[in-house]
Amino acid sequence: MLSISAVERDTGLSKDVLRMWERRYKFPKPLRDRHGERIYPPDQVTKLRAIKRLMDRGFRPGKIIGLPIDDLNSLGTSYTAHEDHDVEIDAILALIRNHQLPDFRQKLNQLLMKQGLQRFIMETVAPLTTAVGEAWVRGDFAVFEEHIYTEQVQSVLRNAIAASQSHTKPPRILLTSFPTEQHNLGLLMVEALLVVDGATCIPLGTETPAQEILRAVSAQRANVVALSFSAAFPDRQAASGLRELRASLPREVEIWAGGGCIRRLRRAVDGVQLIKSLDQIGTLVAGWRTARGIV
Amino acid sequence: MLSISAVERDTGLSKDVLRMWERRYKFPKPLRDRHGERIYPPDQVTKLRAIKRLMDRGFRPGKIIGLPIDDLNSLGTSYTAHEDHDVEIDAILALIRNHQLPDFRQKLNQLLMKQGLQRFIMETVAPLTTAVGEAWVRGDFAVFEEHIYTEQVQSVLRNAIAASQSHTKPPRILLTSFPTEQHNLGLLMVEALLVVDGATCIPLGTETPAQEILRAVSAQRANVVALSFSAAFPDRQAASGLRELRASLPREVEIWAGGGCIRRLRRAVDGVQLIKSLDQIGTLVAGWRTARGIV
DNA sequence: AGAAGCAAAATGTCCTGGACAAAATGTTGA
DNA sequence: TCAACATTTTGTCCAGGACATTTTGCTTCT
Repeated sequence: MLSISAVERDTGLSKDVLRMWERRYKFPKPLRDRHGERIYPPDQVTKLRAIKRLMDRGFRPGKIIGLPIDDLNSLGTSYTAHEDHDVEIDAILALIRNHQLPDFRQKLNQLLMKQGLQRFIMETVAPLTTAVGEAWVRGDFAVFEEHIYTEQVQSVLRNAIAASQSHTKPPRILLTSFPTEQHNLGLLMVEALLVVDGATCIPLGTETPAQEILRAVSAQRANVVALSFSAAFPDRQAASGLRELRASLPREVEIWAGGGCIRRLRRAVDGVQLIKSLDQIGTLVAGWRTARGIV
Repeated sequence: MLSISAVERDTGLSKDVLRMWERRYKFPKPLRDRHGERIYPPDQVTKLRAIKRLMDRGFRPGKIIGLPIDDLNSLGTSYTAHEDHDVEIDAILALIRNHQLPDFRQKLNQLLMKQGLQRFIMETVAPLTTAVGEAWVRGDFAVFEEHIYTEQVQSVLRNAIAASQSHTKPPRILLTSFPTEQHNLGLLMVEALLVVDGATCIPLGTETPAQEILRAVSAQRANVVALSFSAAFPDRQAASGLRELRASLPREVEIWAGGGCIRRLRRAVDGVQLIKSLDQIGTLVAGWRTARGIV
């Protein structure tokens, strides 16, 4: 049984939205504790998570909020049933689910060696992370299992990055996310891809306030600010945050924005490069260099 | 000029708190746009940030909200005047302050090689992290500089950990923190020290709910749960959280708790090992093993 | 003096229900 | 086909009241 703020944390739906849905759609329908405050039973929270997940892919709440949980899940899976249902990916997921930690770590390192860092990111880490997110929403993955996954992948990626960054050239790229955006893996994947291209990365970790980004750009003489947004990040906050940042940053500093949230943005943001696929990163770096006559 | 949600993002103060302060303390006093919605001038946002920073350090809003911005800043600086200046530490801090990122990274690696992982943690990373925290409170360190510091140290530590964990023995130790406790470096330092002692670490990252800790313990067959608390964590929450966890965890699973918050706890918590200094970790591991006749 | 218990003050979170801004969708006309 | 406009859907903001929780200050007991 969770309080409204716990549900906000757990689902990413703001308190205002939770109350508004209750008013408009009659769901969720939390019980009340003895002080009249909302308390949400676990099954309703699960359904809320499923709804949020579908909304992150473009479904609209009014259309799906009335459906039973099973329909929501099948909607999610049918929607994502990629033609390339990778056997390899499933096998790796099973390692975590069966709690074979050393095997999992070894498998990751083995794939890294076999594929090289770039393909490892594109073909293994990215789809694996998506799969973990989906399994988590369906309830097939426990929170702690997702934590373990994140830690292990983080470890492998950070090692690979450190090993690859011997020689760096321009552009100098500042990597971070806006406040409330805590997902680190996306940032690490981008950093790895950039390091492969020989760019100079200045990772700031997650959740840097806009003003601090400005200060960091000038202190570190960055040429580019790269921002990561998970699918759970609210579109509007992303768009308005990017516009504000663009307005206050010198014109010659580029802004690159990527991640699940960006992928579903319809309209472009003026003066901001929206990255809809990890493929683009190499092209962007190359483009930046040729535009300035740098080899 | 920022909207209320932009200010929430930038300062970390919730909308409810912003409105409540306006009602109670007459600050902030945002203007209104033509729709009657609050818009905050930059100087008020700056002051809000200063207040938030002092609150994180233990000041209470009612006492400081009326002060002019200059007083707030000097309050921050006067609060921590330290004496025991380690020359080496200061020199390293200067590298970050002067934005010499490659030099800083190199210095860390050099010290790691010279001192070995264990002494590197105890004599370099721990005091450095404390110094950074203090400089940040004084305002001598920008938020983004602290972010850069954290990222770099994290990178070095994770590499060292990965390199050291070739073969591991019992005990199996689960590493994490309670929800709202986001500081990762403490956890990493502990993991590094444990790896040096050959223990098997299962890092869960930060912010694992109590129930998930239970599930993780049983899934991973952990012998010990190690929890980290930064100095900013409220004492009571720590104590009550530890008691609850102790009550719901099997007796044979030990709980070890450490960090700034634990260091100032007066009373012991029944059945919980309080770690007041990083020195103790080696002893604890050795003690666990001898008690069970493991070499 | 120090600890423990308790009352008062300070502070944050939650509530309701109305208003309306912003985005998405549908419709019409060129 | 596209653009302009109307309509519907959805989310955010507002006000001001209530009260839970935490901190502080006071009193009493050891």
